[in-house]
Amino acid sequence: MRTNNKLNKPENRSFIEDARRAQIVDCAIEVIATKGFVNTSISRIAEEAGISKGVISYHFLSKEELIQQVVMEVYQAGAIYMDSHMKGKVKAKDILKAYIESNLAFMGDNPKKIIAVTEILANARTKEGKRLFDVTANDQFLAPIIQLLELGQQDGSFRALSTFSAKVLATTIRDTIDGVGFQLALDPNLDLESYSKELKILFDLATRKEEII
Amino acid sequence: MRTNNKLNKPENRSFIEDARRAQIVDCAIEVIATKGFVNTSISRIAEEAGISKGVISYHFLSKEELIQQVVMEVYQAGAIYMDSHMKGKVKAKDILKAYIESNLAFMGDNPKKIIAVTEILANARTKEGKRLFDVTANDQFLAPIIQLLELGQQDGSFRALSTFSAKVLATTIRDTIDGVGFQLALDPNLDLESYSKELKILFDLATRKEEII
Amino acid sequence: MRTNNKLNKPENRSFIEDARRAQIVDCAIEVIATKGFVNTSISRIAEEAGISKGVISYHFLSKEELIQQVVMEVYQAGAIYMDSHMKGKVKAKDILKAYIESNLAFMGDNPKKIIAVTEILANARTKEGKRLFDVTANDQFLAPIIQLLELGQQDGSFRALSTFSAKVLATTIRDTIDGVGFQLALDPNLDLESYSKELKILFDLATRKEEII
Amino acid sequence: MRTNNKLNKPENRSFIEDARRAQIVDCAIEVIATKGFVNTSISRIAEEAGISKGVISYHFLSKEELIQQVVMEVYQAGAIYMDSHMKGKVKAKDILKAYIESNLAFMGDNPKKIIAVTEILANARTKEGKRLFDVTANDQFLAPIIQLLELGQQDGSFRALSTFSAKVLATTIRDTIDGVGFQLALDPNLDLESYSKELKILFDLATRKEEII
DNA sequence: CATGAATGAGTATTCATTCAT
DNA sequence: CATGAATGAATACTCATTCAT
Repeated sequence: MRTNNKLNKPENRSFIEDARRAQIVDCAIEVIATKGFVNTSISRIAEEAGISKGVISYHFLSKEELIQQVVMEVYQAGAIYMDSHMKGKVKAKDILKAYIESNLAFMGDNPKKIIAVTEILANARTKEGKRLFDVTANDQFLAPIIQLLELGQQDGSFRALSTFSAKVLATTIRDTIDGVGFQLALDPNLDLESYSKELKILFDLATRKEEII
Repeated sequence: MRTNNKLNKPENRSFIEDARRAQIVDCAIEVIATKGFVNTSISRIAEEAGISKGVISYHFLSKEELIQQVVMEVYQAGAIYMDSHMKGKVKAKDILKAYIESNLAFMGDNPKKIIAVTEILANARTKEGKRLFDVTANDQFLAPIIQLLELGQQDGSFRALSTFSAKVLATTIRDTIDGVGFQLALDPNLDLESYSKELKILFDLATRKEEII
Repeated sequence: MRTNNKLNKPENRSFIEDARRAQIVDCAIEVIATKGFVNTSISRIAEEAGISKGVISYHFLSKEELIQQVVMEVYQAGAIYMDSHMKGKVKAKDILKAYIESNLAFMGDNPKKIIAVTEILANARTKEGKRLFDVTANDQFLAPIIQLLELGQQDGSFRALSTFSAKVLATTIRDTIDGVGFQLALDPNLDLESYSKELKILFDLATRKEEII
Repeated sequence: MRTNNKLNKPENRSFIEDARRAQIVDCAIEVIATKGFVNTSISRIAEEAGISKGVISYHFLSKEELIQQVVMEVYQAGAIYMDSHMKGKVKAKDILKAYIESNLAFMGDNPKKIIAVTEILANARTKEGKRLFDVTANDQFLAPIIQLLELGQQDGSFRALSTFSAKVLATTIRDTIDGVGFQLALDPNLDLESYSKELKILFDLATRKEEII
């Protein structure tokens, strides 16, 4: 059963419904990555998918829900990818390297997803002007890095860091990686592998113990 | 004096014309910073300025030109501010610190300008989807930092860096600072002074000579 | 059994078919009474009924037919109710009182039905703008009252009335009662009993013989 | 000056603005009266006026504001017309006759206005289902009639009435007149003059003193 | 110089209906 | 019988731009 006011919950979705939603999300990513968030309309996404606008309204409550779905799917995919690469590492130093490496690798494998999400984060707002996604302020993304920095101080991998310094460093790590995302948006041929190597060195230096002087 | 379909070149602008353009640019900054680029329309800017929409169309060839003007003015103001702070420094280490320090200080003094430009860079596109501003890829912003890193290698302030590493490091420095801009957009009460201090330490470590090991 | 593009005639409807139609009509009444005719869509009715939109299209030729069914069912129910109250009365004066009394009593017992029909009569139109129901002009509703007024003149209950006057008076009686329906739509707690008493007095006065002067 | 968020207040409207608003209101009345409220869209009104849809959005904040304007203008015109006819009458009996007479005369002179407002009152709702206009419950329209009934009891024109009875009678008078509006909507050739005569007799009887028995 | 007025293409969303399964 | 899926037209509203005055 489907009405205009209620969409099925994920667990109740039919196979066809799942497939359509996935298709629409994919097309949304394509359009956003290619034309930019500002130029992305329901009708352009429908055009890309070769379906009528109504289909999108039928499967998603609103444009906002579709956009949120895009972000969620990309984040989930990224998290799964990165987790599988960090799993098994024990020392904070190694985990940090795996974190940077796998994040950039995921970017290299899914450039359009990255570009689309970058566009959305930067642009999506309510009509009143409030941001739809507050990633930077969102501890959800900073917390694991901060934990990692704490672990490194315990296991002797990293230099001592005040709580504030740790937060700044964590933020810097995320901003730097997100910055690569922006660059990727501008230059799809970006040499991500070399970037990966350089960033690992950079943050290795930035976390080294003081006594190394 | 005005010809049809054409705006006067900067050198031919009357005093009134200049004043109006400045007023409109200021109001555009206010609206973009407050409501976001996506929610900024000519009419909202006109409302903010207390003038009719026609005035804006009269003084600017298009919305695009107005947006470009906003970015240019903020960049110029920032450059002047930062130059005045870096002037007199000799050693690369000190210049880098002044660079970071003055950039964040400018952000603290002009949060709305920063937020507006951040919004524009992230969002502004032509109708075909091409970005209006390619800042990251734009060597204009990276070049001075790269030069600084070269100077540091010559004057013995910094560790040795390959050309590529220097570019990555320069990019990281810019991305990190730009990231602070994003955070500022999300949290206007951001403690920029502490951020300034932390970033100076961070990039001091990241540029230190290897023999420090 | 169903042929394409055609619904079974009433006499050929299966038990299930009848039950479904009744359920849908009831839900339509609920939605129209609650949200107003303008806000009533097939999908909202389906939602109320807990069924899919398709079911409604399956059981009713069109939205129009469903709406007509709602009106018919309420009218029939009202007529049965009123007839049972007027039965046995002999004098026109008493029948008129029973008419007014039972009509308002039916309203009090079935407020949602009354509100729904009121909404429909006021709103329902074809796409070309033609009214679906022409109640006021419809002699079907005026005829029995006019007959009653004639009876009253014969049995000496009522004052003499020209044909035209009788029609106006009949119309006034109906409009007044329908007006109560409107008020009921606006205030569900309307004191219908008192209204009933007042209206009986009012039309008693309005029908009294001239010699009363 | 005009922006999207703000319309000029009545006192600041230019001549052209006033003319356009009047034209649009007239066309709205025409369309609503002809096609029904349900079938009245901004685009149909624009079509009727021979202008683009944008013009309507430019001159009215929303469809709702336009609709309210229609109601207000018709009410004002009606009130002015009726007041001029009741002015000079002293006895309640005469005022009541003038009230009924002038109201129906106004209807006869402005059938489309009456039909349009009737349509609007019956149909206009918010998206949540709340009525935009609550005329019946609105004492604004009942109060003058109730005052008139009080005056009649004082000056000896009318029979004694309890407060409640007076309200019911006032409501009946309004509903009956509004009912004529409905009939007019259904039959534009309605003999309003005869109706006027009949209603005056009817409510004369309904207000006569009891001792007349 | 500045404005009010108008345009027309564009936006997201709603809806009655159709139809294969 | 019933459903989920899809359609395409319609809805109100927004916007950058143009232009006569």
